[in-house]
Amino acid sequence: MNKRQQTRKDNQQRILQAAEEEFGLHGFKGTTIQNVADRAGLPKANVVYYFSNKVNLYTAVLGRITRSWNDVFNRATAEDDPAEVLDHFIRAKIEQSVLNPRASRIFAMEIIQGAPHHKDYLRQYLRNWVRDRATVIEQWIAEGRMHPVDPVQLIFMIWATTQHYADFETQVLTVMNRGEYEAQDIDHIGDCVSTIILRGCGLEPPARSGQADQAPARP
Amino acid sequence: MNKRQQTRKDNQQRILQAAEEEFGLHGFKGTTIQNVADRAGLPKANVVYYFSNKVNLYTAVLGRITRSWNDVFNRATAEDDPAEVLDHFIRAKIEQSVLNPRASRIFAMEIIQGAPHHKDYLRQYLRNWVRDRATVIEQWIAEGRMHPVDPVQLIFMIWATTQHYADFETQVLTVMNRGEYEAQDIDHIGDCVSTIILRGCGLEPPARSGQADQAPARP
DNA sequence: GGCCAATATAACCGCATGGTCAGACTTTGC
DNA sequence: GCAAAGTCTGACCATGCGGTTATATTGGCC
Repeated sequence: MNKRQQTRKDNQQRILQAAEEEFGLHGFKGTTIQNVADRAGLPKANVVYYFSNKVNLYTAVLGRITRSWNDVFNRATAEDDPAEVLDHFIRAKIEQSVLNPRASRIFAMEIIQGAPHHKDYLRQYLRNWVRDRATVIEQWIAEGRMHPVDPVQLIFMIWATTQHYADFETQVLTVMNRGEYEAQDIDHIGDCVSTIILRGCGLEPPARSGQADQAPARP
Repeated sequence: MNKRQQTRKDNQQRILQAAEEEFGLHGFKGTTIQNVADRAGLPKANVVYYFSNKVNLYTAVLGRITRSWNDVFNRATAEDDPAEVLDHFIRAKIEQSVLNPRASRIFAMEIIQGAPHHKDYLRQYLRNWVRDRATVIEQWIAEGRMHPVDPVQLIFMIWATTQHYADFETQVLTVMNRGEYEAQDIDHIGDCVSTIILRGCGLEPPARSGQADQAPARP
């Protein structure tokens, strides 16, 4: 590869990374190009050189985030076992939330504000994604493999509960009087959420190594 | 009452109302004192006269919001029926979310940012509230009236799912291809969420007038 | 009525911000 | 080697912001 193309790619990547951190920390309005530039170790004008303006940089960050989501549930078909699929989906999303809450928070702030820069994603991509996934769930229900529930609300519920641990991290940790999440938390939270939702859908939670229905994780 | 005291109270109230709307629309950083003043129909300097500065105004709004929350679950004791209590709590929160999403959104943005202006509320009030409510749930479990679940995570789950309809209103409506919530949505969503969570806790949902397990609300 | 405190508001200030620009420097293709 | 294209950056600008101040107006109270 060209040296030009190389540094171009490198710098853009560094800027995007820095921007994601800043936007995640301070939101769109609260983030300044200068902050991003400082974090990326570049002069401000250079950031503008690559991304023209703030909105453009922001939408680039937003796009990078949403492009890599919901993968887990994507491959599931009506032939798969609903309990397995949902359990796996829930746990994957919780792991994402705990390990990289920043991405979830940026997205959350965008939606709370009314998705001023990302409406197309909702209208075009996400709506169809939900409908598509809903048909799979409907098939499971039609075959009597799970209780009848509104599939769309079920998806909302899974999103809400799992992303809560990222978006409301401060509240969760403060209420639990913890400094930060630990590895075991991923399992414990996954157990709790998965158990309730699956049971709520009339599904038996798949067998797991440790059982953790009741005990809250206390280090 | 004094005419002075009266106008004072009136103006403060008008400013708070306007501020809540602006903060709900644009967040803390995105809201300007000028916007608030315009919406309240007062000159900017007058807003500053009453609230000294922007942070002060913001925390006043925040305080007004949180002070009026979680009432429903407050009065429940271990003697009550868990299914009734949880069902009622879930439905009340969903109704709040649908009817006044703004308050929820302001609070959500504050927490997502790490609660920079409202940490005390989390540490002092909310943590104890959760612990207190958790003991009630634990008693229900000890008496075998519901499945063993981590009470704290259950509370998080109820918060997350119910507030989702306020905070992510845009996403929910867009995915469902609706313009705005309608009265019947409150019931339908309430049915779905309550059913799954209660069943997930091993509880039988209390009898309701209409049954709406499956059918998605389509106008 | 007359004095004082409370209320109201226009004009102003300093500062940070998004974005521009001219020009220096570097790489590429020939 | 050299010109063209691409990259980099300090200096600059206009704007909008939070907050102050000086001054005018109003209402309470004797």
